[in-house]
Amino acid sequence: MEFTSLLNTSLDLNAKPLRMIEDHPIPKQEVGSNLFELGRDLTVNDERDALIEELNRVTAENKKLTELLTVMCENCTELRNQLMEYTAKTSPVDNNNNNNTAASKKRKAESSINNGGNNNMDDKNINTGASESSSSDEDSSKKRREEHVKPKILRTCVRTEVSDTSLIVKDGYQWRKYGQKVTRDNPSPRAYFKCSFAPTCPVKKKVQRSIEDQSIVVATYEGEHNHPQPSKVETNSGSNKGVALGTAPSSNSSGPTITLDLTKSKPSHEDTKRFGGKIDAPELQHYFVEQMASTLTKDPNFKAALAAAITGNFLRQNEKM
DNA sequence: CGCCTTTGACCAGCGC
DNA sequence: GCGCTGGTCAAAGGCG
Repeated sequence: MEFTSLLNTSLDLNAKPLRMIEDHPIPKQEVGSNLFELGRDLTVNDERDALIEELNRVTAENKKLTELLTVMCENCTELRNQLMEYTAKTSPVDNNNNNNTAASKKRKAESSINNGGNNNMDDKNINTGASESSSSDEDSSKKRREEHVKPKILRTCVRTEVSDTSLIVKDGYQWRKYGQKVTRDNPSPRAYFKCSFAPTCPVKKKVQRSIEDQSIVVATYEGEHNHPQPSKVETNSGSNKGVALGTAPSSNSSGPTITLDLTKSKPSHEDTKRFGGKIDAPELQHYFVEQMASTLTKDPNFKAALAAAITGNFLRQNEKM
């Protein structure tokens, strides 16, 4: 995990201003001006005191920020563990559902995905399952085989600029676009991607703008990568101006459709349901705090912005002096 | 030259 | 059987 480097980044924030002080202890104009020497001793002392005071203040601030980041990292780790536990728990349930709906067709699965990842088993699915169980052995065994290799599905939401039509979601993996379609329920085209890092990698990705909010791109991952992530910390660059707020599919992803919509700050209905429908539930609030912490600690832009803000503060303070 | 994107064609599932 | 729809294929062209 990259948290150590993350912490190092923030811990170094004081180094630059200190070096600046060492490198330029006295402004150039003051050198060689004997007239100011006497009076300057006082001002230099004042400046030094002020600088020391400021340094102490900023050091304390930096310490606070470091502590905050440490807490965020811990929360991130905890969230990951919880996600792994959750997926591990739900995997057998999913398998049962797959058995029950062994005959559920491709299209059905897709429709359930489009319904926000609800795993509700409606009567229709049950009925089709029953009818298909009476089909020929060859067909049923074939379908059972297909169900066994049924890819695991993970949905993520990414906020991008509306003007950005690239539909590219940088998640650290390499993708090859193999198709694009305009679907009936959404005027925005849906792009189809395959993982191109490993030829045998079965993972596919569908990317489409949300019909409700054009600034949100929904990426649906199917399957598991059979190779390590080529670039763990890949920043959003080039044509992609979006900030990946969701989670990329990891090799640990498993179970039913998991939707992590981090583009919103308020809990969704689905999320509140997960915690017994109580929006005030401490578990739910803890869950969202962890999600936000995870998002921030994972976002290199956040780190850069934090460093820039603190550095900028130092520079402003120096200019005043 | 190899990789990628684009895009029209094709295939399969599903409803009527 | 037919039409609609989503998913995939593959040829063509662009780009580094």
